[in-house]
Amino acid sequence: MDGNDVVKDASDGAETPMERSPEGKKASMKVEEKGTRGDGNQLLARMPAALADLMLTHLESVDLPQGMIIEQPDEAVEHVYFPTRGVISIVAMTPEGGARIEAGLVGREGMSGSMVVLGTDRSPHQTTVQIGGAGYRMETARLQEALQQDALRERLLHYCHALSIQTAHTALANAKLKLDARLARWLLMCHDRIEGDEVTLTHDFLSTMLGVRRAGVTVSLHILEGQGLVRATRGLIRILDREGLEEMVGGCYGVPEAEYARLLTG
Amino acid sequence: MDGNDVVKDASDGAETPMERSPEGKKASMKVEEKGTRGDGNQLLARMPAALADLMLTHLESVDLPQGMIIEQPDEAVEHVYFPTRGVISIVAMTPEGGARIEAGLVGREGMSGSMVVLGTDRSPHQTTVQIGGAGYRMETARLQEALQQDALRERLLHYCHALSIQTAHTALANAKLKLDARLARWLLMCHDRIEGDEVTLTHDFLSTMLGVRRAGVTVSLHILEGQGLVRATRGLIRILDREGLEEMVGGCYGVPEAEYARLLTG
DNA sequence: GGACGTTTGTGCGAGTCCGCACGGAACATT
DNA sequence: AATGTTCCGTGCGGACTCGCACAAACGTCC
Repeated sequence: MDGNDVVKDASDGAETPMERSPEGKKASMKVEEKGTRGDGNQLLARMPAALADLMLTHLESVDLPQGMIIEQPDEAVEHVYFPTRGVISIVAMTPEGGARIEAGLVGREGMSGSMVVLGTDRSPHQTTVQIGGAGYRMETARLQEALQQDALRERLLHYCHALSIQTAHTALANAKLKLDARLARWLLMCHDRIEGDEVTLTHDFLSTMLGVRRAGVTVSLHILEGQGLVRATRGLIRILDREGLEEMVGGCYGVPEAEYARLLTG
Repeated sequence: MDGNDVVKDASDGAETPMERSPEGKKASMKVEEKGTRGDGNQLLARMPAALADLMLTHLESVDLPQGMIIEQPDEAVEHVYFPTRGVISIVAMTPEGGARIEAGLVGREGMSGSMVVLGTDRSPHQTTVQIGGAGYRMETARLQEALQQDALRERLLHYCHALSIQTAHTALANAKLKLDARLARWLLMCHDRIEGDEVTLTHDFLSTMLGVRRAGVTVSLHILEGQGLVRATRGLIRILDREGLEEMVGGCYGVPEAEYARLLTG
């Protein structure tokens, strides 16, 4: 790999100030596309130069094809991934795999392998690439060494915190929201993590993430379409009206995003 | 407070080996009541003596009355709590508080204030005492200092990991289980954290935790009673058949408990 | 251009849970 | 003993989602 890429990523304009309107209005993680696309991983960006150097020694540029399995339940992870494009999905499941549900969504604002930051090399979750893209990866052992650096550890721990808030609000959404709203919430979270307004996923895939019937997703998408919030065609969903979606989700979107912004987009 | 209590707690037999039968069968966090009750907080116990000394300097014995609010959303926490009896509940909520749901359950196996371990002093969640008890508390700043100690930090980070798994599986349960089973799961998790087999809570309280109607809890409890799994009277639920409850929950109980055991009951 | 696999659209009966509402039972207070 | 409060049991119509099943649209590969 070319180390300079990383240096650039870590020092250049991966500025993605979370919009957070002053008076408690909904937060959005959506990257503002100012001129060029906001490239680079946001955890790696905004790091002290010394740290960036340390990291770049061990980072390796990789492709993240859709469907790739990044972590298997209860197996030691060999690498942690810092996406720059695409979306990764953390899936909680029963041991037999009978029930599965998405517990976390990770894009270029985050990383896979948070359990390494928390001091262990495995978890009962499965992690897969939901939307293909690319990023950097690092051997688990190298990260464990790098975590000796206080500044890095603090930043990644903050991310773990934000991720756990996200999971908690997924639990909240799963319990309290109708399917339409849950779908809207998922689309918003996904939209925050991609470039452009198009999500390339089938209803079937979505139904697994949300833990519902495929047909249910189809119907709910029609409802969103009926309100002019999205436009869905075969294997592709285009977000038309973010604010309309946020309104539909009510207070169940925005809290984890605001927490991320508070700690990691300072 | 009497420091010796802590030393004893940290060194005596708070041995609570998680039962985890070999061939992937369900794990249980239920403390084995060998002779005397297993007192003390399990995070504080099993610590190197030097660390226990460090901690005991700053720990203060406190009462945890039911209903006490330990943390408010987005407010700096002043103390973190290590229960020795009773159960604490971490509640995820919308900013306006319109929707609330339990995202984490903490007993003497854990602590409140996990966000401090993750490097921040506040979170958007609310934390309350669900079942009255007692424990120790420590000023946030003291914990922040103590976290410089690698051994302590590692142990508490492991706990944060286990807690996040618990939250993820709550999300799973909320999405996939019927009310009966969710109730059974909650009772199991609560049973793991109390002494004896009696939970003293009203249906109303339970309905908030599960995010459902109070009447729904009443009916579901009757179903559990009908199967001889519990016995409910005014304000009190007695667990009669743990294994029956586990069977009812299916694979949705046990994973977080096994992860806790793997990392913290070694 | 025909065959096949994937993806999406639609329908129907059944089960679950909700919101609302009321009656009764247990407990506390005076 | 009387009163008030909390807690529990029950009922009913409606909304939502499920499981199942089938048909249509689209894309791909020969």
